[in-house]
Amino acid sequence: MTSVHSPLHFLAQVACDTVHPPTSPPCSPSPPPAPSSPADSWQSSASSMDLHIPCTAPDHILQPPQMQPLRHSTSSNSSHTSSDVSSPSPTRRKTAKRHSPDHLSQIKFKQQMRARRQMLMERAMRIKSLDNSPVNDHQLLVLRMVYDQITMYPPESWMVLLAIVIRRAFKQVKNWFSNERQKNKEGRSIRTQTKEGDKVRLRPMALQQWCPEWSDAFFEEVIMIYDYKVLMDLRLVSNDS
DNA sequence: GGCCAAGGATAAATTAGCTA
DNA sequence: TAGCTAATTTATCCTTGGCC
Repeated sequence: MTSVHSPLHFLAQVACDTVHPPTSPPCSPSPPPAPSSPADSWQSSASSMDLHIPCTAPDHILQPPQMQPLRHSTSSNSSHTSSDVSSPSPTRRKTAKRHSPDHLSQIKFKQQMRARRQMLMERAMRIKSLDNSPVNDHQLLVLRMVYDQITMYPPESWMVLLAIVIRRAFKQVKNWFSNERQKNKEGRSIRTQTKEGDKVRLRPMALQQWCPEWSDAFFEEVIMIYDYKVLMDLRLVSNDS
């Protein structure tokens, strides 16, 4: 099952260059950027690949988040709200520390990330696919590439992205990885952290050869480009036969 | 800092559905 | 009917947060 993913190193480099513009060293750790627009990055990646990619992303491709003020979440790890940064309450103003611009931008980045992930999760949850429906060739190739070459343990945010890109229910994507780990435990993983601070276990190849610091944006670039390539390959195969 | 409970993540086992 | 895959259930381990 390696025939189709051999060019992934190239694909990852394209994505890496997109996420980390050439002005800075590719994939080198840098201050957290504002989440890039997936639609924009789709176009920039496409132009780098010299492929006939439509100027506008397909409608299932992720849209930039609408930055609404966050509501107080019930989740324990989302204690910050937009009001924490921009307009501290009068009672807190006395004790509020003066944050450095870097710190403020990091807080803002985390807020945007949470809002974006929430939006993506809602989007993924709207995907309906038949219960017990087997993965099709296209979905299987993308899932297997991620499993074999990136990670056996994708964090929730990555599974959400995968679900949206391959148009399969989030729960089914989650189940697929669970079942795949039962069937195929080969290969080792390296524990690391994403740019967003998530603890992940990545394939050594993904970490050492492609990009030393993965992020949601980088993962999204990789699977979108690979997804497109798989679609093109499958279309060629069907035309030949 | 140590203890403990709660919740999450994961593996293992199991069931259900489909197909040759 | 056997084999495969998707989905569910259960048990275990680990992390996190609260309390002292």
